[in-house]
Amino acid sequence: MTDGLEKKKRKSDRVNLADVARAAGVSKMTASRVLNGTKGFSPKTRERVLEQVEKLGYVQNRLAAAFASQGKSTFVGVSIPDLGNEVFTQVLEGIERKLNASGYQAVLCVSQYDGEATQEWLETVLSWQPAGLIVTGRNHAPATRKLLKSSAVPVVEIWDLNSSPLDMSVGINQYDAGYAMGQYMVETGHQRVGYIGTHHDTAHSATARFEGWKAAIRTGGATIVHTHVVQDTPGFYTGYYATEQFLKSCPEVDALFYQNDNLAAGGFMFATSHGLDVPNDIGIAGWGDLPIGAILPKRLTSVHVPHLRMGRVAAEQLLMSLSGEPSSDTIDVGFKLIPGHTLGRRNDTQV
Amino acid sequence: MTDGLEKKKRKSDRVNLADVARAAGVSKMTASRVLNGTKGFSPKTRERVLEQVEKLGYVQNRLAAAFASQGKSTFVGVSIPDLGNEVFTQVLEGIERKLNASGYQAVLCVSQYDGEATQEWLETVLSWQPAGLIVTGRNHAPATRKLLKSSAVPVVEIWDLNSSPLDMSVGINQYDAGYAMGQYMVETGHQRVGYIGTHHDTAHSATARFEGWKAAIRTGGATIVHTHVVQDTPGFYTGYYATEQFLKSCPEVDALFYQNDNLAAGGFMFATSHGLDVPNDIGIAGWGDLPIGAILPKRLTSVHVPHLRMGRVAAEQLLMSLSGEPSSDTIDVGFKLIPGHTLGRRNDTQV
DNA sequence: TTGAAAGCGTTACCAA
DNA sequence: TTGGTAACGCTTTCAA
Repeated sequence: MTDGLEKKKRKSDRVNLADVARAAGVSKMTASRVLNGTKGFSPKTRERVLEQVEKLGYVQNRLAAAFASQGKSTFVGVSIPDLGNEVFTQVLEGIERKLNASGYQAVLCVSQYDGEATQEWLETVLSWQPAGLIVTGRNHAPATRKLLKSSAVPVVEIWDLNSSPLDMSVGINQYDAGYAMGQYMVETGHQRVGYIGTHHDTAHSATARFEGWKAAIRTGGATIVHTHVVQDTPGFYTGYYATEQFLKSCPEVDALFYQNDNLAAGGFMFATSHGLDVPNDIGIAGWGDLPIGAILPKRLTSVHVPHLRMGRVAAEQLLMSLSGEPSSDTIDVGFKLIPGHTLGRRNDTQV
Repeated sequence: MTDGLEKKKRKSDRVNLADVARAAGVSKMTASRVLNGTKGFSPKTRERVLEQVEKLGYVQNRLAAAFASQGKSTFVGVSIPDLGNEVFTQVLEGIERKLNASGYQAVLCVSQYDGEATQEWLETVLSWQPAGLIVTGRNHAPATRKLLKSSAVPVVEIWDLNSSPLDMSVGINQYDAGYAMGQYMVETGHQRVGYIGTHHDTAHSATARFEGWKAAIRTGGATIVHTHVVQDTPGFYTGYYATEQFLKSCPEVDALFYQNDNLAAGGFMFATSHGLDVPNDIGIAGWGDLPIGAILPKRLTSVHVPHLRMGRVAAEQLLMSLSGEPSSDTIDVGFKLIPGHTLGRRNDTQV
């Protein structure tokens, strides 16, 4: 019984597999099999090994285990743009729940829309041999795209559905969803509409949605009187003051479409606190069906996007891919227009 | 030049250090030194190596590196209770920014207040040799406490300041903060006050705050007419319907203290949409100085807690501890009462 | 400044 | 059902 079990001076004084094996009078391999539940040991052997594990307080070194088995870690890199934006925290929650329930851990990157920071994070995470990656958006910097493509791990792109994804894509068709809202605004008789969003929005993930909306407005024969994009976070107060600015320069607008419900709520509060009636004086439409919509005096017109589900499905697809099950390239989780009461039917067309 | 660089069939087809070294015509060690910035190579050598790294698209296997050097990973386990609660996402954002900027990565656990799930996550994360841990709260399950104590890595407990922390603690004195709000409610003449929160609240991290508030109310001679704790998330609509329920059973209440601003905003919207004047008919006080406070018709009475800063400081303390710098055991990031306009001064005491 | 050899703790592989 | 041996990709160590 050599097996390299002879006692040597070790640098680490942590109990290792060899210690356990020696104490149990078996080889390292046998001990390893017992610990991993792999077949190939007698009940008596098993008992002896486990006894020593308990006695010596052995804890597996997964760094070594993963390394030896050419394996991956149980880490999944998850990149989202912003934690201050409810839609992304909802997606993240969906992802995290599923991963944790399956023994995987989310390694977070909050990109703040900074491509360079994302790239750095990605390089580091990849160097730790993650089990997979979930990234927000489909527009990656060239270097990032290259890295994602050449990585040997499954990658799920979320948010805007990518019909030809790097690997897998889970999301909704943002263009169609934007189009649906644009169409609804035209159908309800609005002629002079406007858009309020933040710079992150138009520059990134919501571009397609915005384009879809514009196309619908144009097709419907209405006019986009102004597009107001501010350099700020897409939160309540931003919607408040952006609406003030918008109405100052374009008081003729009859309906506003906001990047999300929180901005829209800010707009709603500005309008009502300044003597405007919603929707008779001005229509307001949001996006995302966020919690705030439930407590406004009138149900907010919006588009429901199943963010939590999007995250969960993304994680599920990743896990399926890891376990070798066939997984779809793209999954559309769908959206649903919520008519609400902040975008009234107008018959008073501009004669 | 053997150095084990002879081409062999490898299981993995990933480019490794030996490939780079061979291509650059140097030994693995020289390549390793260049990549790690360790002294001991000529500029020319450095250039040749880096050229090949670029050309071959080499990505270091840090699993192997950490393993070989008996080292730790760059992962920091971060545990928070809930992503649907803005206060925690703000803290998380502070943590994440600081960690990422310093080359560390946050490994997320959203505990949902589930001690068992947290324990499992902790065991897994620890087996991956993390650089450190940041956990929310100071009340841990016995097994968790034991694991945290026996782990060889630095641990920061955040949220409620722990005067005798496991290792380090960053937060505010929740009792004092709750007391301050209670005192303010009494000072402004309220006599029949109530509390609205969620079960997570009173059972966990906010217990001390709640206790402090109660003590101040009692000391001030006012009456707590009712404490309404619902089984729901601390969001807008929860505040809305919980207020409805509260007022139905206790219409005599003259001021309500909510677990957070989002609940308070829901309460505000319920009250105003049902003919009540805030603060003359009923006073409303929230917690956290959350974004919603900025767009309500009246500035919400609240307590500002520097959540983002709390997260940043927690990460900073951890990093300092890692680099061997002396770091404080406990850091109080402080709070500030925001008087606002939803809790008016009352002189109409109950005759 | 450079390189060869010896591990690090575990699992894969094959032989008994 | 077992065990020995050879990796895994890197760093440490020591020699040149």
